[in-house]
Amino acid sequence: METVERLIRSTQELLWERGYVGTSPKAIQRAADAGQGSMYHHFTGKAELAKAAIERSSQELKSAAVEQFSGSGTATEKISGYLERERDVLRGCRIGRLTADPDVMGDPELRAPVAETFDWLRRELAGIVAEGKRNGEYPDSLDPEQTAATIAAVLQGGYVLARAAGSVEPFELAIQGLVNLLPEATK
Amino acid sequence: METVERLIRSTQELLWERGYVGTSPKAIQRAADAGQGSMYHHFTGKAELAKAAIERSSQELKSAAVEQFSGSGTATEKISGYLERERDVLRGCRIGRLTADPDVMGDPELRAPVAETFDWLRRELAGIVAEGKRNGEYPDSLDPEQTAATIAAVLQGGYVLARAAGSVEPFELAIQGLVNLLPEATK
DNA sequence: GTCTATACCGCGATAGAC
DNA sequence: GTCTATCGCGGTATAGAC
Repeated sequence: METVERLIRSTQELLWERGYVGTSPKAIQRAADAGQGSMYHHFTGKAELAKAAIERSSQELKSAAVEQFSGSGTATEKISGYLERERDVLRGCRIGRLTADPDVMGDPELRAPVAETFDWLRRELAGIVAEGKRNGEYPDSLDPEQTAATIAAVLQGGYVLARAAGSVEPFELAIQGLVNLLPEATK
Repeated sequence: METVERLIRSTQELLWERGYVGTSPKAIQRAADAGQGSMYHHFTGKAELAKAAIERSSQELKSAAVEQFSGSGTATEKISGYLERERDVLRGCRIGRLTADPDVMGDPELRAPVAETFDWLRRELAGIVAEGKRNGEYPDSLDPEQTAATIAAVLQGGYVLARAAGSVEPFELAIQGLVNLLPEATK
């Protein structure tokens, strides 16, 4: 694999695990098996590399979601399929994690892909809910934007609970709890 | 205020804003208006001080929750009261934030109060849901542990979405979405 | 209890050789 | 493109004076 690619992927991993503040250029070089000079030849510094890594993670997250959303099935099937798909729960969300990092949120270049990812996700989910309403699967009273935000939040919050507990259990409880609250889930 | 107290409170603030990795002893001293020697006289180092700060934040979080839970009202009233109470949404959760910090999660002394806080919260919420079932407010099919995890997750995830967007809006959407999904919410 | 001095190390980046 | 040398700074802690 090329050096640039290794640098980006190593940065993705380190940002996921340790965040921006906790990730040093030296650690990235070690993980990517690249030298100091090499890294600074391809990127102006830590921030630019992080930007590339975050944008890559964002793309990957969206691709994985699209795969779940684009199949056939009812809205509830799509939503629960997305929620229940296999995940590395205890590692949490690569993008959501960054919202805790003041250096990321304070830099417009780094923040933008984070904001955009969740905007996109909520719009997608709202579209699925709206489609469910048109189908008659969901009652008219259900608000797509609210419900979409709730779904995305349960996922992000589920990671937090799981990491706190050191166990996937709370995550799975939270997901199942939400699925069971969705209209017609027990039909 | 005494030096120890100022040190603990300053550490709480900094952990909230910047996390464990992002918080230096020097920054704590500055915020607490205490000298180097003073800090190391009262605490063995950063870790011990962080432990005190985390335990304090945990107590405060629980006290605030107890206040919401102990009043009278239906289960849904208690839950939505808790969810909708005034919060510093864009700052996020002082305790939940720490789950992103590998140095916190890797140290049993620091991790314990984080784990315990969410265990406690989920038990409290599950108790309220169970009470709602006994009252006939909620159907027998509702699982208290699942629902409790969902409620806690929406809160934690709501913070993530809000911080990502730089706006409280997604938080409020997620909360309202959940409240509207709770059984009988529209009764 | 609080102060200043000191120490060691790693961070983040730059410079210039190869 | 990649390497090594070097730089200034701040993190984290210890030592000993007051």
